Amino acid sequence: MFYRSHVNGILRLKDVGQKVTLIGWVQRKRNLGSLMFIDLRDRSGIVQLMIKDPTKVPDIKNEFLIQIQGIVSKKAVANPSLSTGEIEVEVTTLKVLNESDALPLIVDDVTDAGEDIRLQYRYLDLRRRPMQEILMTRSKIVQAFHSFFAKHDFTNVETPLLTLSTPGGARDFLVPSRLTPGSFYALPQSPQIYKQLLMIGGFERYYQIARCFRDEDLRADRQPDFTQIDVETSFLSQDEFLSLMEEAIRDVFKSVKGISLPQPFPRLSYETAMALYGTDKPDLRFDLPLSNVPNIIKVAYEKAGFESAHIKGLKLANASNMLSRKVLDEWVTFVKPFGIKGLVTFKHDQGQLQSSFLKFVPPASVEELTRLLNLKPGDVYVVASHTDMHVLNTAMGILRTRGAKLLNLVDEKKVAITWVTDFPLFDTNEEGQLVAAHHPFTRPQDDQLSLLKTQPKKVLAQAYDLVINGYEAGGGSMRIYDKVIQKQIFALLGMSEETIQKKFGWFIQAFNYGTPPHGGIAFGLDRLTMILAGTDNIKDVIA
RNA sequence: GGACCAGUGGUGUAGCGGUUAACAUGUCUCCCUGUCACGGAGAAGAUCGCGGGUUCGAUUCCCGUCUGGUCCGCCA
Repeated sequence: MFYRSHVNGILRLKDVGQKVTLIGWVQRKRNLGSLMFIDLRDRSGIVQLMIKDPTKVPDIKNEFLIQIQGIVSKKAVANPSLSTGEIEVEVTTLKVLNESDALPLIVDDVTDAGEDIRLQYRYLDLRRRPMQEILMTRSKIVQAFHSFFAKHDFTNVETPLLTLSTPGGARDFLVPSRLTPGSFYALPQSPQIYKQLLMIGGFERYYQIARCFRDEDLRADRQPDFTQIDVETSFLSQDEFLSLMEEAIRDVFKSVKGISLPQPFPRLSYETAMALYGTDKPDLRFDLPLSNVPNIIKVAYEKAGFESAHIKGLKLANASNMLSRKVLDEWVTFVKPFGIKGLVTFKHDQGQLQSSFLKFVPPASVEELTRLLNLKPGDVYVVASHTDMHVLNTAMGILRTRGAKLLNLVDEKKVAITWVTDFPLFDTNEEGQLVAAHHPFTRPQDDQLSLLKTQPKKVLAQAYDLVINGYEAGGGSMRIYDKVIQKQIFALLGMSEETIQKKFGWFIQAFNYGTPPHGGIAFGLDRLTMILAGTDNIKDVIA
């Protein structure tokens, strides 16, 4: 059967007079009595059909699949919102190929349905242009990565999905084994160990579009089943590797959306990121840094009997109109779960500093405080404190984001990209035991090896995250390839020789056979797609 | 594991002690020759998520429960 001569979206003025056969879904019909228009949609776009005598064609409803023959003709008045808007197709014959029931959602650029209905009828949701564009964007991203890796001599290798559980990290998804009842395969949280084995196996440059599984709760930007662009190389220093990966990301943004990213990407140390933005994945589309408070405030906190171990401030310029009592109450409620007892606010209003907290500040110091805070009329300074620096940072970091949204400081068109580097090698858990901040195979920075024995908490790692618009879009590290250092790390992590052998023995053994220096990264394909498609919901970028 | 929010015609919302349960959109019927979110007239369509309680009376208040969402924990 002959289905069509053209796709709908490519017809233009130059085609006027052509006889065409088209196929598509009825997006909308406008029946004017003895004249009817139909918007006919296929993947390529929409073209308007014109039917001179609607009584001569079968009954048509939305989302019917129809095939028509007709003549392309010029429209008297063009529709500029349509790429085919200068022409229409005058229908000579019309055939219904398949009917549709009444629809549970509007199939159009903007739909009326909520998320659960869209997911229940995903096939209808996917007919909508924004959804098609998102998945095409995702496909283009993957293609851009493939061509970058091909150009740079990477080998695409597939690693197992039914694997041995490796300790640490997220909860594993488990698959029962048929041949060994009572035993289970784990689905990989990432191909981490496999890609390191590939380096030991001499591949030098590996990548994979890798499906990963983590049995943890969802978030708006987190799905238990997700895709990583997984990369590992040998014989590259961290700087060499990062600049190669920058090139990949620049290629992707350029070829997918025509966006030029800076060269090189800015870098921010973990320490600076935490101090200025309270998070290791700051949204840098706006600045709005956190600040240390003047000592006068610290003294006043002590006087007021407030927690004063760690205090931070956030200056919101021109915010007094937006920061109503109600919004501030919301903020107070919001920081409560973090253990922050209240927010102290200072406003500059009617020529002077105003705050209910000023009663704890000696009158003689008010003027100095006013000068130190340097608030202009309308500015607001929000202060909070906590015993734990990290908790305070987290809460203030989130308030920073809220403040930026409230004050409309976020430029949605901007792409703010940065490497966050110099992560600590270790965290400390509740029992005071050192735990790997990234994973136990992360290489310490070369000049800090001696600190491992004396002050391990201070040791920085050759680890890095790629942060785009406040999303962790990728993360990785250089790996340890020296088995003496590896043993030292395991010991610091409190693992006995026996535990090491039991948990990683088969992997560690590979390090006895000429392991090359190596390291890698994994980019989150879903998050990259979210950023490039401009959505904040991960479900939008997954079919 | 915890907190919060939401479940009302097909869809999206309003109503929050007594309503003929409202509006928009969709659906159906009729009219319409230049629409492009076509327009006009009319109609149908809802045991207000489920169970219990309070009350003379519950969609509305309370308790429980289920479902969905957001966040905290968690995500080396």
